[in-house]
Amino acid sequence: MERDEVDAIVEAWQRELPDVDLSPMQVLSRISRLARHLDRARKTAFAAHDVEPWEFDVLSALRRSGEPYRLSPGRLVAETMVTSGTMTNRVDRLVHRGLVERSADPADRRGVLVSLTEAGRRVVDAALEELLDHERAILAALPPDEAARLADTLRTLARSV
Amino acid sequence: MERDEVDAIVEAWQRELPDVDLSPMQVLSRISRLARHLDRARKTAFAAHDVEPWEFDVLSALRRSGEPYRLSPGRLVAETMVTSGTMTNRVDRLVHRGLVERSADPADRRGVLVSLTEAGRRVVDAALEELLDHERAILAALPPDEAARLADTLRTLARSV
DNA sequence: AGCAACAATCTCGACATCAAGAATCTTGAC
DNA sequence: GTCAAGATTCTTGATGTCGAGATTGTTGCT
Repeated sequence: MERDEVDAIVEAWQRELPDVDLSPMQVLSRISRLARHLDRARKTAFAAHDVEPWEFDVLSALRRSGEPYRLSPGRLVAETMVTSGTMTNRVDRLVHRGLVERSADPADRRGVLVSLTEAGRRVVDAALEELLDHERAILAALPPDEAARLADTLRTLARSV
Repeated sequence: MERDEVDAIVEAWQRELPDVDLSPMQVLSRISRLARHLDRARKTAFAAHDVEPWEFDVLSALRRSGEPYRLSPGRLVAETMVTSGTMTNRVDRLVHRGLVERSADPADRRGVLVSLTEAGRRVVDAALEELLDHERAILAALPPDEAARLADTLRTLARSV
């Protein structure tokens, strides 16, 4: 098994702190660093369709919610793990690009509903396909049963955080 | 096995796009979301020692490089995956807090060397211990052999990105 | 009805990051 | 030795995020 960035980091720490158990880093630092690399790959994949990752996050939450592709800002906040201030800003910019629309919630006058436009739907579908193609290429490094096992282990870990 | 956030997302997509293979998400979305949760946990762990995650990133690169705890900005950029402009700003703020010092590189007049102060060393050592404690608690959800296997699989994946 | 607690969204200022380019210095080819 | 190409660090302006609080509306209690 070939060494990677994290092996080098852990070895360096071990040299400095021989008595400390650094094994958690082997898993958790690797997840963090991998995620950063995946962010970059995602950005590259989306660039082909002129979409920013933050745009995809919002559009995809709307898209997978199904017809009529309409959610409240609060719901979008929950789906995308950002704050409400950020979501206001994101929706503003997506409206400006014509990918979503804002409308009043008929059932709650405090409320707003954000819905995908036809252009937004086209963009998000194309971007998703591109993303999945790139992701499949990355995962080709793993035999299918190992990928499935990895998913299971990560699920267990996710519930522990 | 209990469902998590990602299972819900993949199910939603499957409802919308029954013919698309979404299995890559089971691994890669889970890694990304897990990483975001880990970032928050890290932030909480460091708060006890009045350290921000970005501060720890820089201080720990210096610390694990060993005596005399001194690296160039360029080297710090490579270790921490940020741009040079970001590193200039980070070092400025760490100097201001008294955790690192800047000095001229005697061998290259373009160059600068950043070194840990005694205060910086105390802070980073305490923060590391706290971080590892938290990380061990998270990983307690996994049997040791499964954690080791996870680390191996992630290493393979990292080389594929 | 009136009021207090709660909820949903937006506003605003501070902050950290990035990308591109400027300023300075080094190196190697001639 | 000179000069062009490259390396190193810093500067600057734009961007996106967060956190706290303001605004507006709802709900339940009396």
